[in-house]
Amino acid sequence: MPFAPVEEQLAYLKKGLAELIREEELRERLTSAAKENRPLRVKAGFDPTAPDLHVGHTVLLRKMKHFQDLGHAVIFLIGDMTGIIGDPTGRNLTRPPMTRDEINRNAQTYREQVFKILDPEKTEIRFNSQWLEPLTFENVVRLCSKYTVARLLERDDFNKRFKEGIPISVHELLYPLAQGFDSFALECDVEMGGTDQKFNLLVGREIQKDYGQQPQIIATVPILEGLDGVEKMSKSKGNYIGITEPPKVMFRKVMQISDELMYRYYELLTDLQAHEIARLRESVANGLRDPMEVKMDLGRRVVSDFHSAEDADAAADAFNREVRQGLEPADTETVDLPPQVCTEKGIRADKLIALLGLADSVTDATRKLKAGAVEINGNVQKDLLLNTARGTLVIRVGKKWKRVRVAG
RNA sequence: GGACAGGUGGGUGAGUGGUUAAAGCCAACAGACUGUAAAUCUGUCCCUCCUUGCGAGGUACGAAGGUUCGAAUCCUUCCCUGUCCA
Repeated sequence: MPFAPVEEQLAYLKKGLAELIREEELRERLTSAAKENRPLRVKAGFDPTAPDLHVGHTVLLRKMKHFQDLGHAVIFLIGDMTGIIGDPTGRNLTRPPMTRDEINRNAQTYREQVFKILDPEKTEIRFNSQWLEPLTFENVVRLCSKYTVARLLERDDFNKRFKEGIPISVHELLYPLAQGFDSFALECDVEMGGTDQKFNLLVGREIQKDYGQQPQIIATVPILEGLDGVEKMSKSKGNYIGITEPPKVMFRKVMQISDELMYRYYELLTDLQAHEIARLRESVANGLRDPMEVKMDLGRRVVSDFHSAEDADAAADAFNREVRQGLEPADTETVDLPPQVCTEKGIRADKLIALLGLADSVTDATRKLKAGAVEINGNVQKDLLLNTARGTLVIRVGKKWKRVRVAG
């Protein structure tokens, strides 16, 4: 298939990138690719331990898709070997090695998730254990000899930890080297990642050069802030929107972000052009548009991307009902009254709430009752004992609802 | 191998023998306010039990022992981390 003109491709690819190292090289590479009629090999690596993708990951996936749109080959690399090192960004030093089964399971989950965005026909899924596992100790030593400790310590994470006296284990230093070796093994033309990956990506260039390959071009995408608008989106921080989450949950999470943050989400999670987003911002500032409506539109777009337009509408309706009007959700779960909460004096509301999962523990349930956070059939329930129980109890604790069938 | 400094609740970080289940801050959860949020204010924030009380009991300050009427706080050993010296 013939490629689009180089400048056109370049413009398409550059949009929304945080950084491109180096543009001139990409231009040359695109030119020679067109001449040889071969697609560029574009890699991005993913951690095998976290197969639950969130919308933050999709910023990268969207960009990978753009390469596919232009006819290039995208390699979705699962770092099953580097995964045993763990991401040096955190403090967790070692992770237990994963079994082949777990890795395969996670890989399958990845497939289900990433193909919501990527084109399966144009995506190669690879595992880096394929070439890292057969390396002998000698190979590893040789690989290590190509880089110096001082240069590894230039990396921001390491540098900071080193200065602050937070432990760095030796194997963590191997992470960037291994990742660089991946680029060599896969003969990558381009490697993509978040801006926080810049260091690792650059190491790849050096390694490739040392092994006699043309250094890869590096394209980084901005890191999406989490729901709090401060920290980067991550599952462990709990400030994420998972791409497999139900429409309602997704929608609600979008509505939860600050008005300011929503423009950032528009920028990174939708195909809206920069000038369109600027216009939105302006009309909100002028009072022409209601910020909530604008945010609800964003919610619909996000839900539509991972579910469907119908799901998006339903989620918006549910939001109006449940959050704005505070009504009971249509899909409240109904359960039978657990017998162990019944006493001669009545039903123990505290135990019931804990058992239903509406509170973390019985103690927590007691606190919530006393705080007036519990509503049963529309009335605030402060007493631990519930004596008038008949029919169905509609219980609300904060945002959580549950219906309980009482026998007899 | 040696010297020194450390390891506290989800995160930070106080606390050096007794009103310390452990300050403050952050996060989280609830309530108020908001026709989304944010912001703000208030309360809560280890578990179990009931007679729901400023109740009773059980766990908890790297691990295991010990001293003591009483230990996160003192002692011993061990584990882990950092700094400096080799």
